[in-house]
Amino acid sequence: MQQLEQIISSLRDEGLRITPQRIAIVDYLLKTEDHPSAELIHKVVRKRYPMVSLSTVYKTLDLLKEKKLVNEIEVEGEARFDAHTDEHINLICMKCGKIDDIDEEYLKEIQVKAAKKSKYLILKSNFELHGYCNSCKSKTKSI
Amino acid sequence: MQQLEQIISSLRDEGLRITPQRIAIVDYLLKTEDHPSAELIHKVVRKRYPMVSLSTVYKTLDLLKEKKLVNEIEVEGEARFDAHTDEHINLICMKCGKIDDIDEEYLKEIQVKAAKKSKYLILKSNFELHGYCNSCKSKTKSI
DNA sequence: ATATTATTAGGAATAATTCCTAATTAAGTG
DNA sequence: CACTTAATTAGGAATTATTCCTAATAATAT
Repeated sequence: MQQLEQIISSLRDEGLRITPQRIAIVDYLLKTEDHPSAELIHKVVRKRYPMVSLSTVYKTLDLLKEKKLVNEIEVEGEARFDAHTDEHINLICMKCGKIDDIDEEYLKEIQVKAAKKSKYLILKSNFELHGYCNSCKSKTKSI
Repeated sequence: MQQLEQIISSLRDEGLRITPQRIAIVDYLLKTEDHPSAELIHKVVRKRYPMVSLSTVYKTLDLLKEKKLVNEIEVEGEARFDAHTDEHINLICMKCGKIDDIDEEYLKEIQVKAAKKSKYLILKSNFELHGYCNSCKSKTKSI
């Protein structure tokens, strides 16, 4: 897990400017367990910095993705973001839309094996399992 | 790998109508190694059935997804489709956009383990590795 | 303090997908 | 085979997440 200060100084080291908008976005992503959409990030960040625009949120997310400081997955035509960037499994609830992370050490090995076999140069991985979370699953049963 | 006849009769058994549009779309998906987008499917199918509309392609794909006869993955804001529906890894080239499949037997085990740990009911999985394919990789090097 | 230049706000433009409806047609029935 | 009816389709309009554009703003170096 990254710290806000680390990320900020790594951005500064690359000659990028540290703006309140960027700080607020990174701060929120580090603190939340959610995998928020751009719009949700915008809504949340706006509470403290009302002038932040949605286009700035998108631009900042692009920047953070490029620097590998956040991870993006697409769920039902919408991008969802996460500061948890090491290999893991994303569990996606098809009912309530929540996303949980699970670590699985064998993923790295699978990736290396697939890279060798396919001769691809792998730059990013994304392991998704879609279904119903524990709470939505039981709600269904009781109907 | 499914056969066209199997799929058609399974659709018919559910009371669905067998139309030339549906046959053409399923037939193409079964024959191709590509992971075509809806638009590409439309273009290809149109050559033989010029009257097929894009909205019918989308509707048919929805139907086939629901019946678990095709798999969908989203790449750069665009859905890509594949008749290869058992667990596998999708290798996605970030340069040319091609997608290769690789089998990996341990995926099933990982999925079961994650389901147990998370208490999710898993309905669908999607394992993606993004990077450069062998050919795009070497092109980059030579620049 | 000032100059420079990256960044931002805000809205317009884009593009994949979904939605809508009248026309068509697959398939069951006598 | 002709007829019925309800599913399916074509075509285009509507939707929506994201990208693009540009003048205004503000972070940073000097």
